[in-house]
Amino acid sequence: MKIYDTMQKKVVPFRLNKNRIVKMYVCGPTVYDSPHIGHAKTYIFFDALAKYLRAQGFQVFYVQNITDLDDKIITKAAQENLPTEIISKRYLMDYLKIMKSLKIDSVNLYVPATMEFRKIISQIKTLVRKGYAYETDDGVYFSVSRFPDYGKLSGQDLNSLRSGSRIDINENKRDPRDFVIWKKMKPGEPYWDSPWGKGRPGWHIEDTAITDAFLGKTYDIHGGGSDLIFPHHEAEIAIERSVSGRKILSRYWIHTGMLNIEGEKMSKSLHNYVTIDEVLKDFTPEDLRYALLNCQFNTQLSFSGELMEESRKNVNALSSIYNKLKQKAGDENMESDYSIINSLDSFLEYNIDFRGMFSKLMSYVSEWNKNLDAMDSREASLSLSALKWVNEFTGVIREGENSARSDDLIRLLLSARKSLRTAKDFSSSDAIRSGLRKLGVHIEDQGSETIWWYSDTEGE
RNA sequence: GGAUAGGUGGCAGAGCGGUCAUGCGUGGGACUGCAGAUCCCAUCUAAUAGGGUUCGACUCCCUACCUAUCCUCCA
Repeated sequence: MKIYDTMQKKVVPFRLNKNRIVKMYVCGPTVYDSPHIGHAKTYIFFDALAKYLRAQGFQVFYVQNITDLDDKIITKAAQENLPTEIISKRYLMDYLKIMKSLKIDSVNLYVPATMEFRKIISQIKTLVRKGYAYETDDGVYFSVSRFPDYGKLSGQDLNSLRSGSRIDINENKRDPRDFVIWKKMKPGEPYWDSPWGKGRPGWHIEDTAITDAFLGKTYDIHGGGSDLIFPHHEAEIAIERSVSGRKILSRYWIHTGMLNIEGEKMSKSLHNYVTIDEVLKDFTPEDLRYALLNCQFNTQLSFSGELMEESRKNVNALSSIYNKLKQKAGDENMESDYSIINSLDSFLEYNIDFRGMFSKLMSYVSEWNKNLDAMDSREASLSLSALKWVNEFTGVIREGENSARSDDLIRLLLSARKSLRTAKDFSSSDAIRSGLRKLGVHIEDQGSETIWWYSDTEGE
């Protein structure tokens, strides 16, 4: 497998240790507001990546942080006149609920930054002791000049950063490039006690404390949106390598391209965002997963209504053939068709190209539709195995299965409907169809057979 | 100004130095009680501009122009 590594700025072979354990870390959200579909793009990709690696036989330990103390949370809390913990807890619950609704369930551990508070303090202490950080009137700063590799990940030149006029002039900093790792409390702000008085940690050191605690001083994959490359990931490298004394923090740096809308990055500050909840009112999680995976992960993707409509069609086509094949396969023992799976996998082997894989998959779907009538149960089962393989990590197929009891009820209704259709009582049979559709059950007549699946959204 | 990606048919978006991407859209047909889905045919004779290399370039090289992201909190 090969993958684009931001540090080396090219597609490189993905090599891992012999025991096939992958330690993976992805920067999670700051919990001060509901996530939008730009966030979804990143988290769905890493969900699919973790599941794909697991399907390939790797043991993936996937950790994500939650930034639950931060200026934005403080601002929000002040606006609502509530304690910061109430705000962060509310949006943490919101975030977890939404992740679940998007079928993102590959993360082994979500770690709120406040949980690793002791580690944060001990890291700052170490940095100060080793001379990498210094205390001022308003906080503790990391001294960038002490870390020559600063700028390597983002391709920034240290000197051009120094003269950068866009960096805030802060009298307390010895060097404008230095970044804060401990902020001393201002009146009215939440605080923790520390050797440097009351205050709170800076953003960058929250992550290094968590990775150090759960993944060690060197791990395999560090991921996040491309907007985190500078300064966040750059700062993480500077902090952790200064603490550990090692040459490498993460073996691979994987960054997802931004989601654009009308030619610009979707973001809170530009007020051009669409929340995940809003999209899920009109589309299924599968539709959104397909839409956001159907691109090169490290390039930008434009969001639009057409994109969602196109995805819905493709998800429908996949779900339709999936359920048709399933019906045809019956109880046939599942063997895997490796010729198909390998041809699909070849797209993932080179830079996890889900889009390329989908385009190949759609060609197979067309083939299967053509040959469906002539297929026997074994052939159907083989084709089905490829779809199951894809769905294992992409999660883009709507399956016609839920609890056994409701499945049985639906089958009962469909057999009644079949009798009505045979008797040409179409008004009654159509009433059953539209009634089921309102309950989120999609049905299609295939000659004398009827296939069905749960569509999640209510019928129009 | 610097860094990183790009500029392909109505849209999204691949690969490849000379042969169908794929999907959506559009037009027509088949099938169907109707929906839906599916299949067939067609549509689009695509490549930011200007040079160069070549028997031949969308694909390689150079130049110009343009777009987005980052250089400030941000997935």
